[in-house]
Amino acid sequence: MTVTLADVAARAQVSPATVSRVLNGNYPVAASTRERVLKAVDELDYVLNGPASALAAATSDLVGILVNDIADPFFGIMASAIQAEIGGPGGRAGGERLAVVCNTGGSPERELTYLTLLQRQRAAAVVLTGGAIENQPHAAAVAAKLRRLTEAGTRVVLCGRPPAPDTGAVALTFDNRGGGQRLTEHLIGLGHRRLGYIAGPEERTTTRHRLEGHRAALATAGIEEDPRWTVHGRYDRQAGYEATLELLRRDPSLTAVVAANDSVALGAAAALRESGLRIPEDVSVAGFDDLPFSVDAVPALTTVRLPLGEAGSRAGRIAMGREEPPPGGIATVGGELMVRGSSGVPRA
Amino acid sequence: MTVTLADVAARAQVSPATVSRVLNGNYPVAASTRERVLKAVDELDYVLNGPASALAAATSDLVGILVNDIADPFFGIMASAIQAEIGGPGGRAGGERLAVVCNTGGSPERELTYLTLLQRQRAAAVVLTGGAIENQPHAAAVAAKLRRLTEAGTRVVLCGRPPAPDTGAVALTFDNRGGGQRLTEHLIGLGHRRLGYIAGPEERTTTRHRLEGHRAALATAGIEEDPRWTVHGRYDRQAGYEATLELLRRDPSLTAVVAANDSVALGAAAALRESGLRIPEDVSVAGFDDLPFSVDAVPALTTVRLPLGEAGSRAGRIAMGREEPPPGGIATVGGELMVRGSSGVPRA
DNA sequence: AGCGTCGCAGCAAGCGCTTTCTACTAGAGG
DNA sequence: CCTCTAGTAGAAAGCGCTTGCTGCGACGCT
Repeated sequence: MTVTLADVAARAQVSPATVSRVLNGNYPVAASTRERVLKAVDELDYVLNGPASALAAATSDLVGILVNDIADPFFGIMASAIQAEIGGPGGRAGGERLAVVCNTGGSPERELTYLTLLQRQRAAAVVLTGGAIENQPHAAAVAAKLRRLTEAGTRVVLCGRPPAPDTGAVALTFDNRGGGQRLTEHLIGLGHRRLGYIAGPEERTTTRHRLEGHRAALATAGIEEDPRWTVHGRYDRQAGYEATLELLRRDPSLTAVVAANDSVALGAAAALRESGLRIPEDVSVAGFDDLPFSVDAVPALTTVRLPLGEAGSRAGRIAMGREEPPPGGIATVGGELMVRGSSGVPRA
Repeated sequence: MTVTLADVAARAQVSPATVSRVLNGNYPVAASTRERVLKAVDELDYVLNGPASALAAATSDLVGILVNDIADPFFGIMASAIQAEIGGPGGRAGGERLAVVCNTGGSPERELTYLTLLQRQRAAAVVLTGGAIENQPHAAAVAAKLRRLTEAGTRVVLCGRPPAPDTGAVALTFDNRGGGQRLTEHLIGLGHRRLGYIAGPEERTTTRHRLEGHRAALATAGIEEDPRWTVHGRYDRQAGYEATLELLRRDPSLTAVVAANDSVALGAAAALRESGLRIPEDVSVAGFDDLPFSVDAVPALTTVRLPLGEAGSRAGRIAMGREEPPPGGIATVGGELMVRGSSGVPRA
């Protein structure tokens, strides 16, 4: 039915071993023989059986990329950069690897299951992107899995995620805390004293770190935070919209709203606008990440730019063993404050 | 070194065959035996060897999703919906499939290579999203690949892509032509007579169909199109920005700019704004797709909503064999005109 | 009591490929 | 002229799993 190596061998009048060697190109084969084999491959439309070769060679060319939400450009941009480095097709010649992105949807179980699936496929490398979940049993389970993976020779890289000690995983962590702090400092510098904060889901490290940065800035400035000023929600536009209405209800005197990320900020801006408030004259708005659309918001969004693409590329290279991991296996990637039109001096 | 089925069998005092059957659950095994096996699996931390079982069973649980640009929410939303249906982990119980998304970056070669890679992995199904490339040799090569895949039992679904006749692939096609036509009809209805059009890359079917719809509307209204009114570019914000400046240079009297998609429209809006033109008082702007951020543009974007999520879900179900393919293997999915603030009556 | 059945477990034959080891052919060197 | 050594090709042993078929008690039926 399907064409196998043996068929090609028969047609080229060589042994299966030789065909395999021509295809893998890691053993000397006379040029004339090679030609003959390649011709047969072509004529028969032969396609290597992946599982079979993975089994025999005890390695596979799969590289997994885990993302929390594939519909969110934050992850899309990183995944794109990672994949570009992995090669996949189109990367550098030779080792054609199948870079696949797996969407966990933010669910701990799916994250774990995907890791098992990748382990099952004997993936060559795995890159986990985005914040981790701070749930003790789950975190431990993930750590155990990662350890098992690295022990089995799978390279594991965390991109934009906190380090996982003793797992052998390399971490490229975003400085969410520092970025959050600088952002709020900027707002405080403009004169704001009553700042609402729309945080992400409680259990994510990203949420916590950004919020900690925000609070550190408040503390440094001697501003006492009102618990009513913080609302948690998902990392999307809708959540930002609702949270902002809630903040306004709780304290209409707020002069600034800091959002967990740009999508949330967009929702916040919409809510403010509909409430008849001008940005930034009445209320300043700030986001985080600096996604491509943020500069197109009106007014353009003040935010913290995270080098998503660069971090992804680096993570990809490390996963492929083409770049040395940072010393200690941990590197922190900083964010850059982007001051734009959505933040201004508060009304007197 | 690594734990194998045989190790588990030894520990559970049964034959490897029995372990396999417990794990696959498709053959009667006495409850007590099953328990014993499961216990052994757990104690040894056994993980099935994917390649080996794929080889032996001659099937795999991989499902490939091809996208043009993973960083673009247009594809992210579809991929997310598809993946949710595929199951992957977290889907309905049972057949845990590894849904993987492959980013072609719009490159024909990568598209082909990914298809080969998936073929090599003996993927259970493949879903191709987004417009196809209208390049004769390439299109033929893709068609041949698809035919080969369907013949090998891989289910192939095209989502938001034109049908591929005689390949056995099921197609869920977006009505780009009709949507484009209704959109332009709307603008003409408002009184516009000089409309700029920012098209996508020339060689994509999506580009051509949307443009055809636009032209059909013009023709119906008896408006003769000026060749200067059309500019081609990529499907991103930057392209929209640049194309708009070019359009303005060519004909400053345009009263509307129709963009190939929402991202392009955002760039267009930015360019208009920077050129001192008000939207929609001076120039109306329209997009296509209705991505989540479009409603947050200021003014909100008039566009054509494509049911990305619904189409993706359906494609996913068909790929999994959980829904009947449409009669003839072809279905057209319509778009809905969303009239919002960015389009208005032209200045007198 | 004898026989057909049924339920469950094991045997063993691969699945299609990689890779070690062996074999052979030429030149090169002595 | 013979031995050595490159350089190439082949034979064959698996890689770890699935599955058709066989085997064997236990049960129910006549």
